[in-house]
Amino acid sequence: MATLKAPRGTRDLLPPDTALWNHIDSVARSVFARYGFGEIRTPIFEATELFARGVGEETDIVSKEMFTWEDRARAASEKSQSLTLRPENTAGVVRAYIEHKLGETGQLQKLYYIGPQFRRERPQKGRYRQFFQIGAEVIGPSSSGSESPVRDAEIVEMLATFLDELGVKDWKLMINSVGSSTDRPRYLTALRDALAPIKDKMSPDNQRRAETNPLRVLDSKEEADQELINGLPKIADYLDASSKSHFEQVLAALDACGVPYTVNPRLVRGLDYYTRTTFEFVTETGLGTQNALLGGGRYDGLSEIIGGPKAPGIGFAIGEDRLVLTLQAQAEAEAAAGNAAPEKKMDTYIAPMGEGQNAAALKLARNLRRAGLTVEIGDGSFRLKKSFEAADRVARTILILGEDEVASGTATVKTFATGEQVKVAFTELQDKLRA
RNA sequence: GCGGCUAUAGUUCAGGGGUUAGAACGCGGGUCUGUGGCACCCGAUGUCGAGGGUUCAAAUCCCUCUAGCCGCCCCA
Repeated sequence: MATLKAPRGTRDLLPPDTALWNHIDSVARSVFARYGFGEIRTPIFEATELFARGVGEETDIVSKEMFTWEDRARAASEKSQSLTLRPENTAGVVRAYIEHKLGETGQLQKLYYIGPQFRRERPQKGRYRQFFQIGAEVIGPSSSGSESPVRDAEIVEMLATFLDELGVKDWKLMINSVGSSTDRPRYLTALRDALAPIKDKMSPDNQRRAETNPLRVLDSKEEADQELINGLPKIADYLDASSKSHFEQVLAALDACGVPYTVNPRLVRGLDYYTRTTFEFVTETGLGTQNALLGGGRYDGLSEIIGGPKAPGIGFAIGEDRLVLTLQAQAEAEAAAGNAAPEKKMDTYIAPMGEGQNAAALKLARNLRRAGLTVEIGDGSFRLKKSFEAADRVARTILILGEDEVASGTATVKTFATGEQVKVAFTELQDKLRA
């Protein structure tokens, strides 16, 4: 029988990699808390309809990438229901916002989430069928200030701080405004009109896009079409006064904070719900073509689309898998340059000399561990040479525990880096071993 | 979903129809009975991704499948 493997596009995360994941999570929680965000946990599956309406029936995500199944009725009185593994988390958060009437509090809601998302795509580096997103949403009634350009700038500035605290070195921020729900249709009409006479001169891909999703022509990488694309109408020229002023205020706030950005008039996003401010942080390190580390934007009409009250909002989703790849690639580059980060080792490794010392060793380990030290423990059957080798791999020091030591209540402690070896009373061990 | 490349030891990889499949690192043991890192010696690595076919003979050639990677599509 063939051995069982993790399904296509999924993977196991193992130590030591999981330490990096945990670090990213904890930096995110720490940064987000300082900006007043609280954690929300929504279900991993939702009614299919939520994504069809929220994300958009015509998007690739909904039309061909969802894991959907029919949950059968259990009784004649019950209906079966179409359920879907969440392909993103914003729709779920907005659904929860509506369901729990968070808008009735009148308060601005600042919510973040960390968790797996699912899309049935062809796997590639930085693209998995189960992938992890760290995201946040700011949402509330207009009276709570949810539409203010300050919110947009705050979110973007928070992301810059997050990436800086994590140590991501070469991120670039791309930002654009895709206009309000009234600007966008006007622009789309103009874009279609402009494409109609020239699209035959474009690549087959772009001819198809011109028909199905004209916005996507804008971020085409097709070299030969660039000149034609540059001549197309710009969304910026179709923003109404309020959208234009909103965007200008966002940029002014970023300028004031010193957050560097590039206005990219061709930045469009694939989810239908985005309005006005959209942004993307990209990096060249560690990612192939999937160079977007995170993306986000404003979604002023989403709540109403899925049956809720008016609740403008803005949010983002970080591709945690991609962040991990980027940080690992950065660490590798550092190591290659001779700047390897020092290994984090445990405080000590207890080497019992002879099986008679095993119980005493475990008792000593218990006390030290309860005092907050990181302690590994060997086995009395090991030869001392083996204990040293095992200890040197995982710990800064080795603590030798033989009959003499147990009898006298002292341990022999050797520090690998210096070669220093001393006898230490059990009672003084925790001070001696603390890094 | 489309096109291409790849799959051999724990890891990184070499090999290329012919007896028993290799290297390095790592791992176990020894030189060395309570003092490691270095050195030397010995040892085990394995359904050669899975299944089928061609052949006297397949890890090697062919087909199918599975998975990964690259590009496209799309996105985080």
